[in-house]
Amino acid sequence: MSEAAPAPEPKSLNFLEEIIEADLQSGRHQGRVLTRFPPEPNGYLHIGHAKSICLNFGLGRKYGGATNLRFDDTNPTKEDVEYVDSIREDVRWLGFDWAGEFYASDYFQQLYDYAEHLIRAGKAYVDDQSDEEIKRGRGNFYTPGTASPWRERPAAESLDLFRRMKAGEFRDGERVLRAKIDMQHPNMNMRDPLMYRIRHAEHHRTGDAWCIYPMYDYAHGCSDAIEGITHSICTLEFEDHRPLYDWFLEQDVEGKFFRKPLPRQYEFARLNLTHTVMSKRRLLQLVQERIVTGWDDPRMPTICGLRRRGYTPESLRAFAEKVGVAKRDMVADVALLEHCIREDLEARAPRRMAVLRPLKLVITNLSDAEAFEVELANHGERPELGSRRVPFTRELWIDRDDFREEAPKKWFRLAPGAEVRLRGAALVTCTEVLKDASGAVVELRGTWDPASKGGNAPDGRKVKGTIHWVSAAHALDAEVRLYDHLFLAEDPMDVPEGQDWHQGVNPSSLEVVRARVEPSLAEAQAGERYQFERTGYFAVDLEAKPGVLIFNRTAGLKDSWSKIEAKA
RNA sequence: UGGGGAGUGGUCUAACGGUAGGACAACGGAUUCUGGUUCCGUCAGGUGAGGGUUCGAAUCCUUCCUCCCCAACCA
Repeated sequence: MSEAAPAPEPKSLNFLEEIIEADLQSGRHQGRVLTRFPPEPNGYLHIGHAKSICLNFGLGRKYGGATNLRFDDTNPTKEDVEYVDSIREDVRWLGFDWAGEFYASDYFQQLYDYAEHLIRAGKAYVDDQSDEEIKRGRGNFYTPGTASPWRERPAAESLDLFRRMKAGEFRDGERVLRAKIDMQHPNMNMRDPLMYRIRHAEHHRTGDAWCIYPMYDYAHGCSDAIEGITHSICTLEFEDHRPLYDWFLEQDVEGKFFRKPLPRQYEFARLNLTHTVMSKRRLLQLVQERIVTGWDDPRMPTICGLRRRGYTPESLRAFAEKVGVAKRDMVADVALLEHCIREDLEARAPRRMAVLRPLKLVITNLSDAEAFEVELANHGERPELGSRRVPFTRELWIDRDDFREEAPKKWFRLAPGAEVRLRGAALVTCTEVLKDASGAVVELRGTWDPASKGGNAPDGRKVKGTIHWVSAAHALDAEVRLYDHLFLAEDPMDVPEGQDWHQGVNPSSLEVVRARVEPSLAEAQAGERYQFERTGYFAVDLEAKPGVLIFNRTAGLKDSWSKIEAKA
């Protein structure tokens, strides 16, 4: 033991880690930790799922255990293989590997067998009531439920009926299998919940092998137990399903179906993000109503949307780590997410120059013959990332945002008579402003100081402003998609009386500009990420192809000038 | 009129009876050929409220308040 080493930071544990460590201490699961990520394959994963994925896989990894990917496919009418493929891809992209890939449907036979066992034990019965009657019989929060007339029917009769349900003798909705628990239970979930319903529907994996399908509450806990899951982690809304989760497993009194110790369910607060919606239903509406272009629209909080936007798996994992895990309802600030991607890309994204809103600047005292190339580092602080050569010529594009006809206070950029540095190239003074008939600025003229070639003034004069530029003759056209929050309000659901959340959509959540970018970007490949100096981080969109450059703004750089100006 | 949860700075999150800490945001300042980055600094008079126990309470007890979830043959 080295006593010289400083005491290791006692990294605090979240409540789940505390539970697991306590279980490890007590040897409850013989030192095993097995978690699972259990998506229903009925939609695309979003950043809330990413939190759950990082949590479950993170815990498995941290404690030397593992994590299963289990598709909760108990409802054939809503699920599809299309989704299982995308879910697999997203989990893998996030950087996780699952120990086993399972499906609740893998256990249909075992689930069925256990159901028969429960019927024989008098713990379940076939109910012939309609869904309306069942609903009525369940009572409500304030009044206890009443027993179904079929509740006390002999086990043999239920068994026969259940088998005939399985055999396909009845129509959808004609009968159900119910757990016999307690119709007066204060927890509605315990008032004889449904275990099976009839659905003559094609299942994406089992085809037409089954026409009865188990309900979530029955299937989920049993699946956990079958796989030997130790810690079954879900979100808060399942908290009052826990007694039912336990009930189903505890009915296996002789331990013939599940190995002990049984898994336990724990609940944490789901992720919410400011300026966006997260529910599958609302996300689907955004897609269907064409408010966004699809599930992978870069404005969507879906994993595929964030990926297309340019987010890295590392940044999403860092985000999940930073928001933490607890039991109080939470809304994370999207600024934290943006911080995470900036932090990641600041370190790794090669730098480039791109003029988003081009304005011509002609250097009147630079002849074509005097044009030159400058060598620019791909990353100021990381020389190992190399450099590239950029042509500097008489006619340049600069950003309109970098010119002001009337310079406000503290304005370091271009203005009539002002001198700025063109990054890495030269010092230039604006000498003339050309306008069209309407008075709009259409071109700038200026002169350069040949002694400043490379960007530094030989006399040591200070030039505070540095702007980016692109040689007009060499510039490449690019479509640049400037994304912003999808919703203006922090909480899109907090709308004034008489309005609905659709009206809160940010009308400028997407602005498309025709940009001019430096020639080194010619071969940019879909998925690559760059920092466009002074503007932001951009990723090449998946629709880009040779000769067609499309960039998505992942996140803007922090902009302290806009703050200075806002205050003035 | 039921049941289940939760309340710590603008936002997340720690503190497990012993000086309320961190991150993000915000705000100053230094450095800078990105108004970026980096660095340094400021920012809670107190943990929903009241009462109690204790030498000492965010942590224990108690009363109250507020918020969230639950009455699909969805998950």
